[in-house]
Amino acid sequence: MARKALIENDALMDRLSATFREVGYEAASLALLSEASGLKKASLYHRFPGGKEQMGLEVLQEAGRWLGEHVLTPLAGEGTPRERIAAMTRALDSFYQGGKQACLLNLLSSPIGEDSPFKAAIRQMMEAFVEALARVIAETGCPASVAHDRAERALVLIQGSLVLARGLGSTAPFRKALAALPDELLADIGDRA
Amino acid sequence: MARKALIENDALMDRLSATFREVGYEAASLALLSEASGLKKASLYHRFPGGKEQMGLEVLQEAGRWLGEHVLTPLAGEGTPRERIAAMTRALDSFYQGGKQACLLNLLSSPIGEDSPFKAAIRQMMEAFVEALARVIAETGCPASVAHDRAERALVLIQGSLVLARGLGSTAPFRKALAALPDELLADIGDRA
DNA sequence: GTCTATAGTAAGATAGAC
DNA sequence: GTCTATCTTACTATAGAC
Repeated sequence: MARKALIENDALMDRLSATFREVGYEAASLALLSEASGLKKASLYHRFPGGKEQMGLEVLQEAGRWLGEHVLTPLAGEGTPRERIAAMTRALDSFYQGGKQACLLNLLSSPIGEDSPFKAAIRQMMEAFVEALARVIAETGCPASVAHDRAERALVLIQGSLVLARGLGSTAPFRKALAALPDELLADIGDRA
Repeated sequence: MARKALIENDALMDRLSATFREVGYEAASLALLSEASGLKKASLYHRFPGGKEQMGLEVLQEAGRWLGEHVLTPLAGEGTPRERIAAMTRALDSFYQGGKQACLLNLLSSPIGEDSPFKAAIRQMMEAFVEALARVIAETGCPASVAHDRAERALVLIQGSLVLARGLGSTAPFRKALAALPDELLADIGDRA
């Protein structure tokens, strides 16, 4: 490369992601994204020729990779279901900064029926999460449909608690929801877990 | 009045509310709000001198009144707890159009720590809902803290299921969450409910 | 109360120098 | 790869006729 990048790619994606998650996609103006990243608008366009939409997509893909590495893979890995689910809640706690940071899957989503550039990615990530979690729960011996419902419910609780955290101005709902997750997902299973 | 209004106030608020809930506050441009209401931009400013912010506030207040009349008051009214909670789910099903419409409390909310013009109203509505629901649950004999946690959990489930409905492009999560609410809120209470 | 017309600003996006 | 400067468009908001 001819000249050195002022900001490493990972750090850049982090800043952009944080901005989207703080103010939402529409409110994340290029001026704001520029300020957050330390790069001028033209520099952002050099890195993302597709503009803001490309930034949103890449940030989403980056989040997908993070989810895969820190949540989905551990869920499919070693240890008892309870251990793997505990690892998941630790990862999510860090990802959402204890409830202070919102979720891209909420802030980049679009109305039912209409299609946005992010729709497919959001849906994929939600489904992948539910599927991975359902597999762990199913290992404890409960029917696949029950496992799926519980996994979906976990995602509902995470997203909903983040909404309440924002609305109430307190991270308590998220922290409570996360703390209750393991017992809830593995309820009525006894020592099989 | 000198000239007749082209649209009744209730209908106007409905259209504005629907637009905010569909695309979010930031993406709801005056052009979009004008198209949705059938009023030109200047006419909207005549009705809302404070511009979009005033529209958002009044739409939120209107939603607060609806919540009071169709949810909070019935929750505090006649009938068994189970009957009142069933009435609540029916009202919410209609309010969110079976999961097709998002929630203002999510789409108008702002990051934790920062204050928006809507913050106080959103928080008040969330707290009022939780409190009213907690009172009903407490009637069945469970401790106040348990009742409060369950009520807050109900709001988490509603909000979270609406997020999933958007993300997955299906109203199923919302409908499932709503259908499961009564039994969930009144679990382990037996015939006291 | 609604409108057309327009001001003023901020948005997304590009061109071209270094 | 980053920048300054600029373009075009869309936005919020206002003025004033009817």
